[in-house]
Amino acid sequence: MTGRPRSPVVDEAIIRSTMALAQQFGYRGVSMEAIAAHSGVAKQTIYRRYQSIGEVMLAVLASFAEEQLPNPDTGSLREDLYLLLSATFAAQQGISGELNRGLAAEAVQDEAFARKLWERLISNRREVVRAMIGRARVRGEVAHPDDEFLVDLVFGPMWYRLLFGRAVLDDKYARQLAEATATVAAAPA
Amino acid sequence: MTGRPRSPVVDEAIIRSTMALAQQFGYRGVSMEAIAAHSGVAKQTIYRRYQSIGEVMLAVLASFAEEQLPNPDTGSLREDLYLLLSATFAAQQGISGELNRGLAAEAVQDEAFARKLWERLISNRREVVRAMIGRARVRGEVAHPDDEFLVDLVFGPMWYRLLFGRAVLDDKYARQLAEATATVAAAPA
Amino acid sequence: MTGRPRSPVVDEAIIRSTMALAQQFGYRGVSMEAIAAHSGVAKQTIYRRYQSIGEVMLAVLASFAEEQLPNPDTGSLREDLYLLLSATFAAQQGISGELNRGLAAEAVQDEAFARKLWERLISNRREVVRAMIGRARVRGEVAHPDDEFLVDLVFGPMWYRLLFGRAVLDDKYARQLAEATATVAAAPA
Amino acid sequence: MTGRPRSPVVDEAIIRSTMALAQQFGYRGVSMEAIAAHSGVAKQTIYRRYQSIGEVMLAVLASFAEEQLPNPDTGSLREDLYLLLSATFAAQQGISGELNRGLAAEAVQDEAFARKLWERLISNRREVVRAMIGRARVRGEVAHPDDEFLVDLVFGPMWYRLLFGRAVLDDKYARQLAEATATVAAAPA
DNA sequence: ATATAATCGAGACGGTACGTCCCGTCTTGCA
DNA sequence: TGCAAGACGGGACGTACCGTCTCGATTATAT
Repeated sequence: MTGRPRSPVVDEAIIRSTMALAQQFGYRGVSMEAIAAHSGVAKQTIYRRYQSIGEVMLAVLASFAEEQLPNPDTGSLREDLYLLLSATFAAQQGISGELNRGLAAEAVQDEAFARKLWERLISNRREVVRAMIGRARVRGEVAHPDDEFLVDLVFGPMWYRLLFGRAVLDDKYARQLAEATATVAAAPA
Repeated sequence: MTGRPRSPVVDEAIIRSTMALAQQFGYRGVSMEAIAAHSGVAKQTIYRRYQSIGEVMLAVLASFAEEQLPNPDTGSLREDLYLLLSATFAAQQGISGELNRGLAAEAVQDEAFARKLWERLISNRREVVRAMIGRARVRGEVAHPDDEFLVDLVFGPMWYRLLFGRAVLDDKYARQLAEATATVAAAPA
Repeated sequence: MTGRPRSPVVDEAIIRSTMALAQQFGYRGVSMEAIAAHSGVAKQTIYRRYQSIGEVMLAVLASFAEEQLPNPDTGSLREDLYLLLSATFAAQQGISGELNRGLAAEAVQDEAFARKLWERLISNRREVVRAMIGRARVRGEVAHPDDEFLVDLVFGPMWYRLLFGRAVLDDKYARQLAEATATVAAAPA
Repeated sequence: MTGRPRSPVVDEAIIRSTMALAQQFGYRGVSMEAIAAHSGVAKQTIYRRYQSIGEVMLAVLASFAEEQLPNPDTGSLREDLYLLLSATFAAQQGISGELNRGLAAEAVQDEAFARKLWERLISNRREVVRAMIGRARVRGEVAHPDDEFLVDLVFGPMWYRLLFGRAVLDDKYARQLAEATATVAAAPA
């Protein structure tokens, strides 16, 4: 009834190869075929776990220490947001950024995958911000009634820049964005 | 050296077919092969005009009344932004939104195309907002020193939502965003 | 050393499923995978008994009443051959024919299997004819010196027709073939 | 309206590679994938001309000087048949035999292909024999009423032996078969 | 009764080939 | 030179079977 269990060795091989390929050849160089060839894992075996390269990349991102999202509580929304954004932006450098862009591409093409991405990655990040805002609201720092909107304000510009690869996600930008969001939060609707 | 001139009939056929395909099958159904088959135009002929499907989609968007971007000047930044965003969001419904998502996917995977997209579409939109802010600054409504950041604030959330197809781009959202941006603009750095 | 004995229930399940699949989907529908799925028997379990689908098909044919080969002795080679061929042809209708064609395909592609097929199926059939000829020779009906050749004459045309599915193997053909073989047998080299 | 014509260079490359592969690795070593890899021709390009490896092999056989079937007219059916069979058997040695076996395998699996094979290869060979018998009938050498049956008698044993790879197709066998067929032809039904 | 040992179902696994899709380039003949 | 038609090499897709493997659960005999 049980059958042979899936090998964790294989799991890891897939993840490692995907990372290596993304690093070497960028998101475009990551295909099922390439992962299979690079990892020595049969295509079928990959498809048994993931339905698309996007899902593989999700797994890769998830393997990054479970997204070591900081959740600072400094007593200031501005400061909390800055610390989160600063760390988040830093994580977007290198492969992680490459993978994030890949995920965006996948999401835009596939409704079902978009939902999965949202649930497994985006919503976690949003939850952290939502919590920050909640704490700030208790402290009386927040007058704006719509938390979801504020969260959009925090992450929207990041994806915008990630999308067009136009401008950097640096520390200064993190500070500006934290500042702006805190300002909007403080202002009454 | 001169030879036969390019047929405008062909130009139009390509645009029309691309629109039709995007509408029927989503932007995934838009491939060079599909456009050629649907329009009766030879692939070569399409390649003679455009380097990628992304460029075709750009052309289609451009053909929409030359991006009927409103550039209101109501004397209030909040109001100007609202009118612009409201119109922009409305335009994202239907094919136009589909095409925009296609462009995002293309850009995210192709640095060179991302630049092209920026120059031909994004920067125009940004210029409009920049002008609004400039006028508002003259009126004394703007204290924030960084125009580019403010523009990011205007468009970032839109692409964020477009990207994940999660939430709608409705009138309420336009108002919230205009409001928030005006608030940030008014606040000193 | 002894362990659990092989289950005859499983044996039968394999045979039944193979027959069912051959009947429904033709012999192309008979694969190890399909037999396993249809019968609920594990692939490994099938491989424990048979080395190839060909062998399974052989087993199925063997299970048909141990090849109810008639071995008539009417005192006339012509009549003996006719009765044998008539029965043999009749057996080629339905699944049995399908399986025979499958065996042919397998044999043609696999030297080793061809030998096995020969030993377990073909040589038996030939032996029967060889015996008929022997008896006829005693009676003085046979002048032709080469028994093997005569046997080829009996079975060659059958496989030829089976192979190309072109013409039927009916009673008239059995009579013609018996007649012809008897004639050749009677004639001196 | 015309499009680029199919390249005869490609045609030849496919044929040559198929022959080479059949020679080196036998019929089993001939796959679409292998032909494509060996010839440097894209799979799609092969599929554009042929629907299966079987059809490729038919083309290969056809390329062998259009089956240089001898059609001797010696004034004796026995002699005519012997000369034809002798040449035919000789042609079955080497690749040609390998390909013939491959064709048989394909035919047995695919009704449609079986018809194609019959029309393009088998029926030609039969026609030659039919003509011989016709001439012999005029000369009064033939009493047997069924030409088709006689033709089966000529080719059946050859395929039988080809099928099981059991016995050789040598000159002696050609003589025996010619002899036997002539005998049957001469005998009245 | 309790090892010992093979069987069995389930299903993972590396592999090979399948047939299809689209890419971007090319070669025709006609306009 | 433009253009429709369509061939071409290339690369990836997702699927089907192959034959082997590892599980846990049985089911016998041999202690």
